[in-house]
Amino acid sequence: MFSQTVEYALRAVVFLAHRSPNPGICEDIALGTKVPRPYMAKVLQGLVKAKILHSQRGLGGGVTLNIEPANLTLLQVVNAVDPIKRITRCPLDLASHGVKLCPLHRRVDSALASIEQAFGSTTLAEILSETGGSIPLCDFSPKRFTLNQVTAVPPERKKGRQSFPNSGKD
Amino acid sequence: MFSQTVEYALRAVVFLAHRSPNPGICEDIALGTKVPRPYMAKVLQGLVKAKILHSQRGLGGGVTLNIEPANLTLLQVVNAVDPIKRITRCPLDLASHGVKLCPLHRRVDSALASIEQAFGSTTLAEILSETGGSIPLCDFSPKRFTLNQVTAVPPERKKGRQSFPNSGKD
DNA sequence: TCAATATTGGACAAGATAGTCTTATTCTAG
DNA sequence: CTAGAATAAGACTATCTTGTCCAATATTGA
Repeated sequence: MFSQTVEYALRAVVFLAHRSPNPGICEDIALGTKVPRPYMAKVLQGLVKAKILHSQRGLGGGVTLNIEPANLTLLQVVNAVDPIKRITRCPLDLASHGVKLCPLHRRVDSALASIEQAFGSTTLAEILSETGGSIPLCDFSPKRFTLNQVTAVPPERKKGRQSFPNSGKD
Repeated sequence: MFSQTVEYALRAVVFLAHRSPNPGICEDIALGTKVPRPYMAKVLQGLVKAKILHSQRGLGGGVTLNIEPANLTLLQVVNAVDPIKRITRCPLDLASHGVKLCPLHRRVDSALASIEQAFGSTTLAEILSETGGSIPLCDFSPKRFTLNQVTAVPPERKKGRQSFPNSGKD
């Protein structure tokens, strides 16, 4: 029903939110979410293009959330990689139906609306706070913090990308 | 979001329900629902295999609903051609999650549940009765009744497939 | 400036879905 | 029994999604 890309994007965003505002590198994210690395890179690119994430190249770089978890809904993530297309016109292009949907497509669109509702009403922050004993995705230890550094917080970025430039929708 | 196959299957079933209990031939259904004929044939086959429809070969044959419109929900049709797969186990197979879903997948599954709810609560009969001025799909005139016969009801089938053998779910 | 790190982007392969076509098979009518 | 009508079934093509790989580019730190 939902594409792999959507599933992977959601995992990545939750993973990132969990470490927010620390950046995550593709390899860690892929490992932590059990997604093939090369494919995760592609999914991440899509999220960067949609302004959900911010990417920083070079040493010490990685991707970070571009929106505060409290202001980022699952729907925004879903729409960024695989938009939910509501039905606004008769798919059969019947003149007699005009802009009014027939009973069938009214129901289909209503199902679509309920998905929007379900995803739109949940923020990343809620997901994080709701860990009933189990961390959202996994308890895997990322490469950077175990192998390279032991500090919980990485050294301050020079360019100061530590805060969230966008506080809400784009 | 929903596959073409699902969309086409729903159109076909509504089309058939609208003429129920008269049989419809593939060509008419394809024309009336604006679906490529050969592909409609394949979709119809799937619905027959799922016992939603009954097919009758030979002269005067065609496909008919196998379930009364009042007892047939959109969900049954959707599940017949492209089943909604609810999430019952952690897709990452994390031991720490066990059978309990993490907050993310709880939400995704809940979105899936809302689709089931939306489609499961509507019967074909409701769709038909809800024609607010516009016939569910179209006002196309089928080949059989315009070219071959003018009678509203086709001649009785010898084998007597006029009634609905299954009154509800399979 | 040099080297290491990490994203970017494009080419490429495999698999699933969508759509087409042709040949059987089944049934009715005469 | 035969001819015609209609579905059944399978092979086949095309397109989209998923997944892989590699070279190019950007950034940091020394």
